[in-house]
Amino acid sequence: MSVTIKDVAKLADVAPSTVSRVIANNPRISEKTKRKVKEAMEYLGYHPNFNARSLANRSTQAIGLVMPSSADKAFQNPFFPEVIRGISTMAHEQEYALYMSTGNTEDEIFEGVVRMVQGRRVDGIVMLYSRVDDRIMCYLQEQSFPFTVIGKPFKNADSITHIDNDNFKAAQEMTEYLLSLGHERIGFVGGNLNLVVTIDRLLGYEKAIRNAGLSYKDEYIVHEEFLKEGGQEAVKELLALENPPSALLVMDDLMSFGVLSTLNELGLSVPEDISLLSFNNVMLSELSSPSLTSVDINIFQLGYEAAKGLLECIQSPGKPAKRVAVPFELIERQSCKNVK
Amino acid sequence: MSVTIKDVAKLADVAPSTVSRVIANNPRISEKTKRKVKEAMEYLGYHPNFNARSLANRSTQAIGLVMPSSADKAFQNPFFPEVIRGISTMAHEQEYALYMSTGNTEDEIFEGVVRMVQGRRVDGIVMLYSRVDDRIMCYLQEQSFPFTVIGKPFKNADSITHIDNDNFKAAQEMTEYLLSLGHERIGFVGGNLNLVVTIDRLLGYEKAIRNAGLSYKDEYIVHEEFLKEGGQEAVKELLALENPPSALLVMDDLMSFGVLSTLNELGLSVPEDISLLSFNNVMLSELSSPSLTSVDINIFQLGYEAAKGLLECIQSPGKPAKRVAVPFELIERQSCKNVK
DNA sequence: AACCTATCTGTATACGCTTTCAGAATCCAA
DNA sequence: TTGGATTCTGAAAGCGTATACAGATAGGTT
Repeated sequence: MSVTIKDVAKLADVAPSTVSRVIANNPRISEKTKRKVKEAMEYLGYHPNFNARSLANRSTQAIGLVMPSSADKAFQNPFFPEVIRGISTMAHEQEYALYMSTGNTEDEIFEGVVRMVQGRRVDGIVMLYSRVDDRIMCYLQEQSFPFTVIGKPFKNADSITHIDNDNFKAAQEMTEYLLSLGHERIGFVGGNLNLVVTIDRLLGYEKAIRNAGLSYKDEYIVHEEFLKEGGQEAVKELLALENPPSALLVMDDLMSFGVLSTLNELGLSVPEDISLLSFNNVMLSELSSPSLTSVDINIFQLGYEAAKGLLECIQSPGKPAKRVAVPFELIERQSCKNVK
Repeated sequence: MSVTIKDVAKLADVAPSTVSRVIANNPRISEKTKRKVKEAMEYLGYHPNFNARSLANRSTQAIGLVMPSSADKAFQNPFFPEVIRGISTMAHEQEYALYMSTGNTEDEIFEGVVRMVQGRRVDGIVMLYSRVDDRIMCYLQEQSFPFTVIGKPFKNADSITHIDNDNFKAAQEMTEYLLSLGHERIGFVGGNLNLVVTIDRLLGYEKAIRNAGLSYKDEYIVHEEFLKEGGQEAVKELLALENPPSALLVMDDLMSFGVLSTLNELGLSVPEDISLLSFNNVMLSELSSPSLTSVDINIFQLGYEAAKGLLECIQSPGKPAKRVAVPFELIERQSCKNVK
């Protein structure tokens, strides 16, 4: 079939083990032999078989990606491509490849992960989300399989290497920003409440509201899916209030797009009638009209650091877990108005 | 270390080969033994080692994805997540996993592909783009490695299974649509000219223009990258003409967003001053204001069919190459105006 | 010349699974 | 009871690589 180490060995007139050592660049092989073997490899067009190598080696040079369970929906959010780009960049630096298993239901995803882990298809896993009581995360911990999380683990955060923004602080600061613009009725448009990021930000929001001496009103809090439809629903609920908010803190730019177009339909304009501040700063947020004031959470870097952390876990298993906080930054555009 | 086939064999009091046959669901094994073995597997929490299996089997149950060489940029285009979602859906149906190798430069990508192929990391490859004289495509053909292409191969199209829209026809029809609205000065905002899709559409556009008895003007043709910046550049060039177009046929919604925001800045409005018709119908195209009239090219299905075709290639190597044409559909929204 | 190091290379086995081939067990007809 | 067909199972040889261990070679010392 294809060229093996033995063919190379024969041609170079050495033993297979020698060839293997040349591949591994083992210092015990003389330069002369190395050259000879390399020539033979070149001549035959030899390429090592990864499966054989993995088997002997117990390592695959691949890392697995776990997407949130509604993989199809989520993939539409530019957050994921961008975070994957970050992961992929780091992975590539160390010659790791990416492996994705997919599925539509919760169970399928879980099964996919089990196969990745038990089948030794990957050396470690990056979880692209963090939510309350996640089965997959529990499983990985039980197996003590190397993994890192993007977002804060709901429990055992100390013993799991994770990468996130300080979402509590971010939400608090952003709420304070809106307060500083004179808004006192600030709505919170959150995503799925099972996601830790939603919880953290809600707490930050609450903190800021209370610090300002305002009362925290449940009716100003709305939770929807992270997509544009979510944004649309949210607006309807909030505007139906007798005293509707003058500003919204929205968890995702995509939801903001939904909010924006719904407001448009209702004949309300941003920021004149209502201000919008959202998170993620995806590429398109500067192109909408009005352009969105948004928190740049450095998605690329989240991915990059997550992969980096994972590779550390893999390469030095002893190391204690750590947390990396990726900085965030408010990008002011046109969707917030000073009402003072 | 972990549980192997031997452990299961020992517990079930059979030979390893029997266990292997149970896994493969070989009909030559009696139901009784199967049950016994399955219980043992269950009890021990056995999972087959994929590397060992691949090695013995010469198959990996994984398919590789090749992104265009500027992987980082391209990933930002919603086209890719969506096409990957399609691929992933099909792959999952047949229990295949996805494998991505990445790189920043042309050479890195190529090296990645070689490693995937020679290292037997994947059973086949889906090329997510098609362009003129592509090194990777040539390589795959030389190696007669199973692969399919999304888009039309520049050469040897007959011998390569590929999935695309009929882009020539699509562009022709869309140009005719604009003509039917009364536009006679139609600009063509194309993407990278190395991409076959750009060429096909340009030809379709030209055909429609000539059929209508209009003259084909070079100055109405602009080529930019497929991103928003591209859109911005394009507008500036076209509006500088002494007789600027009244309608633009834009190759990608993302470019249209760029066009839209640039026009905004220049104080021109769509569709009053200029009409916009673009391709892809990405999720956000209905949310912009005005919402975009766009050609839905069924990105998901492109991916789905590409994966399906690939799996056929893999599973029955003899089969002749085929072409699948995915239908397209014009989605009329607000960005085109009837000027008759 | 004999011996010892230091350096390099080869032999053999393991990694976990699949598969060929042969052999054992079972069953039924003669 | 024997023979032959049929069904099921096991032993063993790969798949292509890594590595422990032993062996060979070269170089230097006494």
